Amino acid sequence: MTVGSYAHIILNVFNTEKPTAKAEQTRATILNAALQIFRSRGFDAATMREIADSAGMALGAAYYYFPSKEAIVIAYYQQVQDEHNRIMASDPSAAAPDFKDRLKFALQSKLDILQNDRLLLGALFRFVGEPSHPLSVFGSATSPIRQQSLSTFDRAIGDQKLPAETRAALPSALWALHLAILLFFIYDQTPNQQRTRRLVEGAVEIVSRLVKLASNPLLKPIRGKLFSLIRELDLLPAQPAEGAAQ
Amino acid sequence: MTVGSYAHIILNVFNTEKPTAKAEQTRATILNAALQIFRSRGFDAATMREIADSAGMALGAAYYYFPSKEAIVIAYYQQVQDEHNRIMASDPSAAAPDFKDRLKFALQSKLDILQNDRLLLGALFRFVGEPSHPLSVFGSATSPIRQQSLSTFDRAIGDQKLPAETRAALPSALWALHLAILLFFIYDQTPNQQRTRRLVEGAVEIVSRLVKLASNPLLKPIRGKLFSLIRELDLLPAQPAEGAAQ
DNA sequence: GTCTATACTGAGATAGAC
DNA sequence: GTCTATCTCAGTATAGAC
Repeated sequence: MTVGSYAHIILNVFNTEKPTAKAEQTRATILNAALQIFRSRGFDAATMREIADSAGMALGAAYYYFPSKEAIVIAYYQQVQDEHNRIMASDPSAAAPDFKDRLKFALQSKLDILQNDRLLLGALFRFVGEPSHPLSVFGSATSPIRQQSLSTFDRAIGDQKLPAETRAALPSALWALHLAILLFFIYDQTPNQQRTRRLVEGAVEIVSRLVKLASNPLLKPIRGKLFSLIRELDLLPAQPAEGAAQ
Repeated sequence: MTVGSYAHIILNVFNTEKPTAKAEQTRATILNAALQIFRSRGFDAATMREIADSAGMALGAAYYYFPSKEAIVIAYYQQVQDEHNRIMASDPSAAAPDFKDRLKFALQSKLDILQNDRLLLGALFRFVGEPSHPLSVFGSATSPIRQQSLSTFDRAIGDQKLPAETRAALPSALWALHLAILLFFIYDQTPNQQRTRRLVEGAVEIVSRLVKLASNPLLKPIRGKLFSLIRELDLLPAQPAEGAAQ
């Protein structure tokens, strides 16, 4: 794909026409066929021709619904995020008084969903270094998924008593943390990715302790500096950022 | 490129034959021709044929020296790292008593080098989600550059008085921080990337304060947890990790 | 070991007919 | 919405010159 050829992707993404039921069905067929091939032979080895064949249609049809192979992975990740929202909505630990438990559940359940699709996740990061690409994790096409994820973390924090500034900054910070954990997850070769599971335990512990320390006077100078930094990064909801620094 | 076809890249990377002067020259010619095209029309729009043409040789010659277009960017980044090492070796602030100043200089000088090639950096992150790809920032082919960068940060820390554990963990932590800053840099649209410059100021301030607080008893429980986490991540030099979690 | 010349394959993506 | 035909380009292959 050449630079500057993103117009069709953007058009597709912002196309707000209500799709027909049949179109939805076709789209789902292609997505499912693609996932089956991705899972059996990996993302790179899968070709759009195979995917179209396996879905019982011509190559052009596949491209009518998905502007690129990576776009299929984004659609998959949207499903994952929907699933995560469903799980979090019925979270048995949601009633748990401890923020730590809720955060741990949020992170672990996300890993559970992705456990068998770690290799697919790699494609998600393919455009992370390209600000103008819609499919960047910070890009326009992934914005709805990002927002969904942010509010999921926001709900996990709940009405935990926190200084207002900390409370405001936390969802974005947790979203960034969760991205880093996903990257680690991809690289984790230990059986069942136990190391990533331990990473989650440790990270949750540290986050929870840091948050509790947040109001300690000793940390006041650092806290002030940190929040002015976070404000600078545009990570606060007040100014929703499209990219990390757009 | 299909999965599992990395053998030639690995062979190329680990080829320790001393190249002739002529070969070095040819390699440099191709690299320079490529950089000129990358800079004028961007990475994606550049084709290997153009690069070879512009370097005044056949396509095969370009592929003889660089297994892929991305490999050329890695070679460029190796140059950048060499340049950074040179600058750091003659760092006027090296004699500065304050670790904070040395760290700031290290980060700002890296940005200076890359100031006009931000878009090129995107290609560096293209394989970040693919553990088995040699050209991943955590991959085998980029390992020498990683090591160079680590020791550059190590020297910037110098003989700053620090708890042994903190001292051991710091270079890797700074390397990770510097990667994050580069990513932010790529997305930064402010004039002269002023926002990234401020980010560096803020980050250096926080790192320096945290490091000073490291021995404070209040933070003892967090510190212990943090270091066991870092050990878990294999980020300590004792067990040099190829990937983030290999 | 360093390169030229040329042909070929595979696959992502597009155009335009229907 | 869907299909067929086509384009482009990364990458490979091969044979040979020096």
